[in-house]
Amino acid sequence: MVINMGIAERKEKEKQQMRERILETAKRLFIEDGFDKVTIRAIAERIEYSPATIYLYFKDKNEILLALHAEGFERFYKLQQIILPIRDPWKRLREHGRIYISFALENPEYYDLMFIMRGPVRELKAKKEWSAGMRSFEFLKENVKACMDAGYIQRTDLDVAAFAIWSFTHGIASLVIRDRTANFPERLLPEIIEGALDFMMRGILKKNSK
Amino acid sequence: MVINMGIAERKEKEKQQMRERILETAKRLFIEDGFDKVTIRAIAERIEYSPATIYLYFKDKNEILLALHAEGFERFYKLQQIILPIRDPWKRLREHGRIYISFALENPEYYDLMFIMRGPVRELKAKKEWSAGMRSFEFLKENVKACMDAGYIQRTDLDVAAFAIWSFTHGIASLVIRDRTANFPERLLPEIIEGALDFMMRGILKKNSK
Amino acid sequence: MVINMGIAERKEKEKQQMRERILETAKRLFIEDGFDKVTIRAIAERIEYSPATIYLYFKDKNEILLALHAEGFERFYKLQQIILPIRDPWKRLREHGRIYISFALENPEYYDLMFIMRGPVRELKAKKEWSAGMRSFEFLKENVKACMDAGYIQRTDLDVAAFAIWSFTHGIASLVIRDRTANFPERLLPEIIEGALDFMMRGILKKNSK
Amino acid sequence: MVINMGIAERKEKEKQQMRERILETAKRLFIEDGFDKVTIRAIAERIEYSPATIYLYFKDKNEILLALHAEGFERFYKLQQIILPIRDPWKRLREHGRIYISFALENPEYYDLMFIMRGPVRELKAKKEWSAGMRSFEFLKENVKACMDAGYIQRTDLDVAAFAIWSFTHGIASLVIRDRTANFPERLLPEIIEGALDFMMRGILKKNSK
DNA sequence: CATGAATGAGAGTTCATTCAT
DNA sequence: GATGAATGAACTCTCATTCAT
Repeated sequence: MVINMGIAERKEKEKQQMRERILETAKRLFIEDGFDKVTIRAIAERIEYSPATIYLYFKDKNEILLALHAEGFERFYKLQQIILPIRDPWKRLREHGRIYISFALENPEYYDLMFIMRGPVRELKAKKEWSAGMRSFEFLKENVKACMDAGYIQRTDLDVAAFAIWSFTHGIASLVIRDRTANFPERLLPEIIEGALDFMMRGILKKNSK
Repeated sequence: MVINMGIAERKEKEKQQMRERILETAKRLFIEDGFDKVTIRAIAERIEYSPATIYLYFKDKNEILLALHAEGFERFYKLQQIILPIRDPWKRLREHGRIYISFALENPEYYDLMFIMRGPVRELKAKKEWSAGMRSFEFLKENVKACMDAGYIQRTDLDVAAFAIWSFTHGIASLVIRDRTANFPERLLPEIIEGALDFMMRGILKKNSK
Repeated sequence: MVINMGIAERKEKEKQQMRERILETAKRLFIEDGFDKVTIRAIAERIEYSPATIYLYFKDKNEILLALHAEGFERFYKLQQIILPIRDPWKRLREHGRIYISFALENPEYYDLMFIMRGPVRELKAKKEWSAGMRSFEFLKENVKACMDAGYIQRTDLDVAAFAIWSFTHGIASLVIRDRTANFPERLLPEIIEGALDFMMRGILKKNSK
Repeated sequence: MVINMGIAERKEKEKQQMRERILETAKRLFIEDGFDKVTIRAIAERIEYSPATIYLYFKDKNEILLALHAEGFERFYKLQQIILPIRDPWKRLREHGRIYISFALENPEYYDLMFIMRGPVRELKAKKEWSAGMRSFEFLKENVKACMDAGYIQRTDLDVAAFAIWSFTHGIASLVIRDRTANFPERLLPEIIEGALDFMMRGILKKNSK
């Protein structure tokens, strides 16, 4: 019995590993060649398995996308935690903004899937998996609330303020990711982004604070 | 002669109308079912013509997308002009923001094509048609500059400030269009958007102005 | 009545002219861009009429091909007549060979249609229009017979000898036209052809003649 | 292990057989209905598979044509080797001619593809695959040279003489294959061909030899 | 006489998915 | 557990042809 459990566990672990290999590959294709190139065949080819094998680990293509989606949110959430140690709410919020954008730009494929792409999300809403996104939004709200409590931000409806901030960072991220920044020379882009972030955050800061 | 002219004119008009029906249908499919579902066949089916007929009005699928793209920017640019009469730069800028978002939300298909979609833009960049987008950005910069000159906005790098504002409005628009606002009850959305816009604009306003 | 006849005649002439314009255009397309490019649309475009108009002058595309075919044979036959004045049968035959090849190389599109292409011929056989080809073959036979009678060529079955000669010239023509002469540098081709013709004709010549 | 090898081998063999079925079918369509009718769909229909299946065995349509082409030249070359044992150059050359024509008439699909068809050859030339054809031509030249050395054929430029002979046999083959022999009753055709071959070969033979 | 408008048929090709082995 | 083999459904696009005007 114990032995069987051991075997079962190992099997389970192997299964999990295979799933991850598939996801990893899907993600890479996604990054490198764009969404259209994420075909079952292409994934299969890269991991040197047959297309049919993929279906042993995922019900269909959509499930792969969904899993990627979930994984993306997981990473995103974890990454955000690194701001927790920052005591000062205002500094924490600024860092929150920075980290949001850097996640987006360093993981454009995830970000795209999570916040831009159309396809997979439809069914998510039904399946309430959007809750993953919600959790992050709540996290932001807490941060904003702390800033209000500490007098850094003018008291406003919390949802409104958080949505505004989110919109702003998302705006930057999605313009860059979807390549609408041709106006600027590429090499200047980082400092323009940095500057824009500063510009907005400074604005949010309450007039007479500090 | 006059009669012939009349006929020719009518024919021309009918041709134009057909083009627009096609574009309209493409737009609708686009927003309803996503880019992938914008197929020649689907368009043809909806307007109850054969696929081959489409090709009498457009060279190929890409031309349809390009036409939509161009038309979108045209409308967008024209719409923006209505803020010109507003004298006060600050009020003008606020209105600019409002109008930007309302264009996006009222013409989500166009907006998506213009500022979010990936596909068709690639070739556009090469073809300098992105200049249409540039023109609008320049327009925004002028507006921002006027605000700085009038002391409404802290003097900052113009590109940076304009990019920040654009990012913000684009962020709102694209979150809504790509359906990432499930956190909020749909009926509250308009006032949340309005509130967020206010919140940000108030922020941008120079501390000691007014 | 007389007047009507005049009008009818003129109409007929105009109709004929239009047919020829179409044929001419078809031929040109044929030469310039190859068989595949001979589409009704392409023809129509070049003569600046609508595709539908073509059908007022020809029943269908095949009829155009057939007409071209006939025209080709007509020209071919006429061209061959220029050897008639040559008295000496042997010299006449040699010239026959030369003229055959030069027709082929100077009118490759016709030649191809007449002697190589597959498509249009099927129905020709049924319609006995191949008689045009036959007539030319008979002409060759007469020439060969004269050579035999004059002792230039060993007496053999006339059909056999004529077929052999025809095969030879056709072989050269079709290898060149269908581009199987890559072995030879292009500039040498003319003299190789000339040489081959000489080589074969000299061969045919009866051993002890002259 | 042995068993697996057996299975692998069998699979490989089956795969090869399928490829050959496809090629065979393509060939047949080709000769029966002409090049235009060689469509992926038509092939699929005949072998009672779906069009998509074809693509499991060939990258695209062109690859099928290329494979046929290559196979054709391979067979052709091999077939020609059977004249090698013939010692006497003249007899060898005669046999060469006979074998050329019989290859053409027994494998009209291959012959057409190799020496008549227009389409696929274009790209071949670039890819040097025409070298296969060249090899055969060189083989002929050797044969002709031997005949000259042995005094059977008047000394002439080797290229010229070989080209002449090739043209002749090709002429016969292509007239027959492309169905321009309606002048003759079908049943007499074989002996006419045989006769023509004799007629020409006898001609080539040097006057005072033997 | 001429044609604008339309289309059915059909081409090559790709993909997610299934299923017997 | 893995897969080779197969396919239905789709895609974009082209062409010869028709017909009402």
